[in-house]
Amino acid sequence: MHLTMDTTTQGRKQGRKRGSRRGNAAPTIADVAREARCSPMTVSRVINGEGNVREETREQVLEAVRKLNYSPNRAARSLAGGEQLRIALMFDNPSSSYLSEFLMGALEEATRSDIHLEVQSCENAPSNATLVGKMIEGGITGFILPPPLCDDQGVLDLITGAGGIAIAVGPGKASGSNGAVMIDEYQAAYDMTRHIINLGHERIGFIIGNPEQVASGRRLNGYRAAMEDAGLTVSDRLVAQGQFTYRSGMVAAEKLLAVDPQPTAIFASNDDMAAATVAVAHRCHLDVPSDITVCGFDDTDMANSIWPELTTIRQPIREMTAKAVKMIAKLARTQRHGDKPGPEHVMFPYELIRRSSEAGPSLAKFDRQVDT
Amino acid sequence: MHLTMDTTTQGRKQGRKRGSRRGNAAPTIADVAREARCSPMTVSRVINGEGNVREETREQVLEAVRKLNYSPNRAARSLAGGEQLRIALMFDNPSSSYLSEFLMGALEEATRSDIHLEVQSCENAPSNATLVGKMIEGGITGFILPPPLCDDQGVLDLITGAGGIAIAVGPGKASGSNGAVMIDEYQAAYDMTRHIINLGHERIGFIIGNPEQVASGRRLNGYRAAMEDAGLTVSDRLVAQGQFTYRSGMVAAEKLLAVDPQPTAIFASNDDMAAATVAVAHRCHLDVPSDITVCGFDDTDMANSIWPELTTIRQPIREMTAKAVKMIAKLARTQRHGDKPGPEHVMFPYELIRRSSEAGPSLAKFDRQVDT
DNA sequence: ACATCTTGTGGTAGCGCTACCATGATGAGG
DNA sequence: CCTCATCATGGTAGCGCTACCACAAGATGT
Repeated sequence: MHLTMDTTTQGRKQGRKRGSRRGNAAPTIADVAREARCSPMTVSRVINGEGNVREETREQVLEAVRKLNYSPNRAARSLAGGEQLRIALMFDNPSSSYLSEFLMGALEEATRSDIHLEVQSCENAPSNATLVGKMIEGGITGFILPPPLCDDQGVLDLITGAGGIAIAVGPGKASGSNGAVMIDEYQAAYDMTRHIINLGHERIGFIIGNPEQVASGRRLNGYRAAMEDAGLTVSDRLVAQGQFTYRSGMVAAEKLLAVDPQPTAIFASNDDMAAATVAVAHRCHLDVPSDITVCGFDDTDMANSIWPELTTIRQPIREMTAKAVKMIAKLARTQRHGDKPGPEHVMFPYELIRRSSEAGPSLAKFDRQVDT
Repeated sequence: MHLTMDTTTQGRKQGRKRGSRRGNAAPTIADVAREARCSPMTVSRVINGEGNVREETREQVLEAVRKLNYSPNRAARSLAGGEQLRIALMFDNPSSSYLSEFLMGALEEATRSDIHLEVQSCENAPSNATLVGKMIEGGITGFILPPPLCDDQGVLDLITGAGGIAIAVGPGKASGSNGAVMIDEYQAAYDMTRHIINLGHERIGFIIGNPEQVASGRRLNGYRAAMEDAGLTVSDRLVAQGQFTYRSGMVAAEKLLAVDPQPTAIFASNDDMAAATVAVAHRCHLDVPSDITVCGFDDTDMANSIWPELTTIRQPIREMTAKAVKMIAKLARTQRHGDKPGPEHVMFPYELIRRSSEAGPSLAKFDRQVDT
């Protein structure tokens, strides 16, 4: 015993060696406590937004935090706090341009909050049910689901049913049981259609997305409504079914361009199909945009890597994903404290990006139209 | 003194409260030590690959680790180890399909090793020098540089000069001063050219990539060598300059297709330019692949999202990036121990992916050739 | 022969934080 | 006036790991 105590004392005297390696030792919770004239515990409470702290004290602590530019050490926090928050990003068929934005957003927020991110592909899983079950057992707290998984109510229910937290990113429609971050697909499609109409077009073709994704229907409805509001009739022949793939876009575009009189603009439900439409138009010796305007949706990489670059709708995917991570973190914390708040649905702003695939209808077209 | 000991004992008795929340308490280093009949310290040494451990002891520890399925707690590690390893991914003009693979690889490895990843764009920085300087001051230990940054010897020297660790991913040529993970660009281009020759083609056009990237030259050389080795002459008219962009690929393809006799195959230095070539060919009413074979390089998203899907060269970007992260982690550790090992260069295998943009030269083409 | 390295190992403190109790101080109820 | 809750705060012990020494045992130098 005596021996033990002696060495202890020795250790105390040495101490503080590693911290001094860096010139600017990062402030710790103790530094803040000293500055705010209270105990580290109180600081911890303030930082973690717990109750039972006098308003005055809270102010002092926050003041000290600001002054010292303190930020909590994540490693220490998760070490002391028991388990680490783990979030899985589940993919079904990742479009890589979507994915990279998605990952950037998640990554940024996750590293900021010291959350362990896991990337999980569903592609070769026997069934989503067993996969999700195993993951929750394995300690995953939250799931982030991009399209098309975000529309799969079965998966969503599975997760929440098993005690997990699910956030859908970009679903067509918000579900009541889980959180979601999304844009107003209907309104975005409406705006794009309206934009094309404003350019002077009247025969505007539309290529529908994969019918299994809820967003496809909403985009179609937006197009329909804008056309009708402008007093333009929506001929069935001007609406072609696609699947969100390039290939399906080619087929749909061929169908639309065979219609007589030809549409002077085509609005595809995503960029891949819009790119395919451009390719088909070119093969028919139609110039884009002088002969035909082509617009897309999503603003993926495809939109500005082809030529002409596509006018399209941009979603703030990065911000949306970051928000999703934040939401899970918050929910997990409140859940751990016993509360059970309802799901949050956050709507993000979209943006109509004008590029070089759009123009007013050409005179030549008008002439041809008159001829017919 | 006695008091201290008493409370300690009390603490011990209570202990293990949080751990028990999860049914399967994760094994700690102490558990392993007990199993291996040695001290936690020795276990730590074995796990971190330090020297001064008897071979026999090491075996025992590893055995125990395996048996208990132990994996070190990252939070504890970084808390105890002083500073956290921080790695920056620097981008200049990220092609998103490349990026997503890149991020996935880095992310996986980083979360596995509890490394803090930071994504840093150079696009709107005043100068790379000041940016890098600030980042190293800010505590970034390692930098991962994808193309085109990986070829910028200035940036590389800047980082190593300031005491940082730089790993180039996919540079054209390995630099002596820093680590690199790469594929054999020359050999890959050689193989692809050889592959096209084996299909029966003789007039094979080539589109060069951005001349500022070293890889462009190596790919060109691979093409040249394969042509010459096959006894085919490389006409200057069959080689067009591109910039790695879709747009530049269109211009180059137009130039190549104007050559008489027309090439029966075009090998573009990346997929974007290959996609552009397909588009131009279609506009000229050439079918791909029956009239003309088009091959790309990189196997980005573009390669299999257009139609026909491109035959291309696939780099294991994900594995390469993961390796880069590992290399930095290892270097940082040895550096911290005072050693200064030389830079490591790892060559990864590439793969020639055959898709539907390739075929033997058509008879029609042969006829036309005979006519001339 | 003894001083001085080297090697393999163990002991302990403490990284920065939070969970859990203990403690005063206040107010409510008997 | 004395309980007994309720609040605001402090004290302390770890979370799991590594840095740093201590130390025994053998190898080496003079």
